[in-house]
Amino acid sequence: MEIASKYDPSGVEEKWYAFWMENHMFRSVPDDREPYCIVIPPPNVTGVLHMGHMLNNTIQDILVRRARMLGKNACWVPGTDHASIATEAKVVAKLREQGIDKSSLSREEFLQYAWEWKEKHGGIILEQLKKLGASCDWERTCFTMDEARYESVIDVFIDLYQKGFIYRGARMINWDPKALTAVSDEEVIYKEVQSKLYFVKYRVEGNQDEWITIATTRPETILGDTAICVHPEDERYRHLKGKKILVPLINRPVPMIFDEYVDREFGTGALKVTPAHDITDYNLGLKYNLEVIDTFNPDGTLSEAAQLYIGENRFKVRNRIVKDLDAAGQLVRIENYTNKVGYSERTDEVIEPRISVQWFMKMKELAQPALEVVENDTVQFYPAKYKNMYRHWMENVNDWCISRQLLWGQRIPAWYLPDGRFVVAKTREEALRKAESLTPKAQPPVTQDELKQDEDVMDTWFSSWLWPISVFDGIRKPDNQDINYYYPTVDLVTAPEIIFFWVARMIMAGLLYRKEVPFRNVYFTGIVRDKQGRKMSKSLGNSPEPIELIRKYGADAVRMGMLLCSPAGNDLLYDDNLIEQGRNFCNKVWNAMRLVRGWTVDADLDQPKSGQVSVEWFDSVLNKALIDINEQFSKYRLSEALRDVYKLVWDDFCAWYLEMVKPAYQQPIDSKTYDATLGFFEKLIRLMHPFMPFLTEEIFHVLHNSGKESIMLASMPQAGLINESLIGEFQFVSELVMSVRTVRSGKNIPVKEQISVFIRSDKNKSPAGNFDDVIVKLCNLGGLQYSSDKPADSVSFIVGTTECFIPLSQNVNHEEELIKLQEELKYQQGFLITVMKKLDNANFVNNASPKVVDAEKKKKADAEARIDVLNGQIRSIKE
RNA sequence: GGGAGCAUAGCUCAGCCGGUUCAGAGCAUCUGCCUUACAAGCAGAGGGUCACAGGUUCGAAUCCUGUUGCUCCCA
Repeated sequence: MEIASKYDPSGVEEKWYAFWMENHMFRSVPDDREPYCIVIPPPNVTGVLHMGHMLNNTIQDILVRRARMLGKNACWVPGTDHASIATEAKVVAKLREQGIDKSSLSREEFLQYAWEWKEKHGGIILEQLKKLGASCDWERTCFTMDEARYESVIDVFIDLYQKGFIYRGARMINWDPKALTAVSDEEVIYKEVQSKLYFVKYRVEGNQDEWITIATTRPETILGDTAICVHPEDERYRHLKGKKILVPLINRPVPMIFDEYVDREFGTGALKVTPAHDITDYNLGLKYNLEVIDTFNPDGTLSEAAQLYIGENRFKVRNRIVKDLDAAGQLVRIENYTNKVGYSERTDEVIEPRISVQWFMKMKELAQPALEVVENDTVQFYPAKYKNMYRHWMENVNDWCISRQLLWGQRIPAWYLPDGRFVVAKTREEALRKAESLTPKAQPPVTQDELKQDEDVMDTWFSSWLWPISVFDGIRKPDNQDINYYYPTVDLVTAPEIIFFWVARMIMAGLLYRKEVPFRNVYFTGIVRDKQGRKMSKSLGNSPEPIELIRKYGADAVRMGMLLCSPAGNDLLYDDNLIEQGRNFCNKVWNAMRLVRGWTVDADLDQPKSGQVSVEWFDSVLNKALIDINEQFSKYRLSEALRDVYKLVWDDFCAWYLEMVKPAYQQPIDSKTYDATLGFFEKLIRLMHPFMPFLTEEIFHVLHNSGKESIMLASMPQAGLINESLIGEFQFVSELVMSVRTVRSGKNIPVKEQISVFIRSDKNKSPAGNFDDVIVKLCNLGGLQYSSDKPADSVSFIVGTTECFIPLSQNVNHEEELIKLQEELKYQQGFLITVMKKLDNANFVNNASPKVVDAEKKKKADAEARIDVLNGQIRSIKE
């Protein structure tokens, strides 16, 4: 049967994925093998597969497939997270399209819509991961809001509340006026923006002509000012001590306060203080017991407390108040100013600092042990540089705001009594019991119906931080078989962006609930960027559609392309070019298979010497590569491991080995060489399988003609003995072959035309006597001779320190040869001088290690030998 | 403002304890080839003061200090 000369992944990939699924080959259940487990960083139910997922999940699949082939019980647990803010926004938008207003729905009605939405869209990414070849145990698929995970989160909340880690408090929080919820510090993205610094003069009370000028970027908050602050040593304002200042437009008298916090150099050195709307102002307010006037509504419009512009958007008010201040003669000037403004990660709305009662989790106590396990490498980071970042965060950790003013998520299990007190309980019944046992007792006694559950839900990360435990139901059933077997998991593959959101907190949760870290190694992937280094994003439209790429090039090619240029932790600049390289490699392997499969075996044929030595040589090369590749994997240098595989397959196997053993056209091959070649091929595809699962499975079946077996359950080849001297000899051979090719190319001698090579040496002392037949074959020689003489009319070259000649039928250009030789001689002499400088230097000989000195001596000897040879050649030409 | 990291070929990077695996790889470029597995291929070639300035050393891309430029994290 004719096999196409171009590998076509379509069909192949679908076929084998279905095969793996039908035979439950991704399934893992506890047994007595060593477990190897990865939990997927749960993608968001609102998302579709993007390039970052492709990279991240390719890496996970490589690790999992390799572990499986190394005989471990490999389990990759898939799942999704509910992404409360993003999902709720999507659902609200969809309802709006249908003319339904969220506020017209009850909580239950809204949640029903949300679940419908999740059922319809929530599994998209997981389905797409199958196209990539992901070998997840799909029977274990979890969702952060399914029953087990939901209950785990509630249980943990109650437990941490009882242990005193969770508290309710009024604090300045980051308010997202679009999503109408608090967000954590980690969800605020600071962006540099061009804004304006407004200089506004405030009148000093009791004097029509005395003013103080402040500078602010947020004039719309002026109506909430409750003090003016200057530095206590600032001479300019010392006389204002004890005076009151009138807030413009509303003439509220506010005190002057003096605090070292103020930067005298900034603006006018006078700061307006708005405790309700700025975190540092809030702290000043606490310190000086200032009034707090919240002039904003939750949606970012001005509240009645502002007195003016009520109900108008904060940014519109900014423009209006500036005009009004100008009209009142109180706007001094406006300067351009660059500052950082916080935006909501989810909605991109400008965050409004706001005082609000929220649920918080104390972090200091949890951070300490979580830092320790990273410091002492119980958990290792790849690359290790992220340890610094982790330490810095852990040492300066703030309490975690865990409540969100949303409906989609785990509802906070706190119940309020009519008198304002609350209890934390799993059910209303339990809450009632707890309420009844409060002291002093509620008067009159509280009933179940009077208990009001907190309206808020928990931060999505409060689900995610339990993920490595909750996917095995280890919170609810801490002693179940799965959690005992799979936990701690081995590797985590994630983006450095969520090192605090997620990685740090998982470590905390693991130590808290399992007394054990959740994973041993964290592999941080880079960010996929476009060619110009820009982050890929929908708005820029610079991201290729992953599924389209897979359709066009094949999943194996995409996997290879993503990985090839992605050392751990380094960003990768995506270019179609990379995927093409992956595709070309697939094709190369495909064609190697076509070649080998096309051979006919003659069982009566003896193995030629060239075949025998080639097999021995490649066996050593392969074993050496296996060791190197293991080494790369052990350091999580997957990109380098793939590069080694690529080189081994393309250069050593295809370019050298196959050419060495390939029978002449339409000639049969001997069975020994053939069997060895098939054996190598099989080892190579096993080695490649984690990187390119589909192609290797296809070839595995072509080579075996077998039905039920799968390469993914085969074992990884193990390194055997290495014959270093053979590898050393081959070094000479390959250099010689390349030199001959260069001569052919330079002299325009066609490959088909046979030539002869003379090696100036005694046959017995040949640097690579075992390979004579190989040299003859690879160079298409009529003859290879060892001789102590130089043949007439020949070109010469040096391999190592050995002189070689090719006699030419055409006339040799002696001039040209001479120039070439003299240049080479000059170089060698120069080199010898640098070596001699070292060896003549007593300091060097005395101080450097003997190994280094010996190496220099060897260099000297080699250089001298080469110089001799060159001189000899030059002399013979001149004669 | 505080902290971390990076700077090596046109591009992306590798170069661990200072010494021929020391200036490397892949891609890109250029020149030949449709040679019977593969033009998604083969053979060959060019290309770098290792950011800058000092220092340590017999010896520095590698160690130290400073400068410049870029990136990331935190406030």
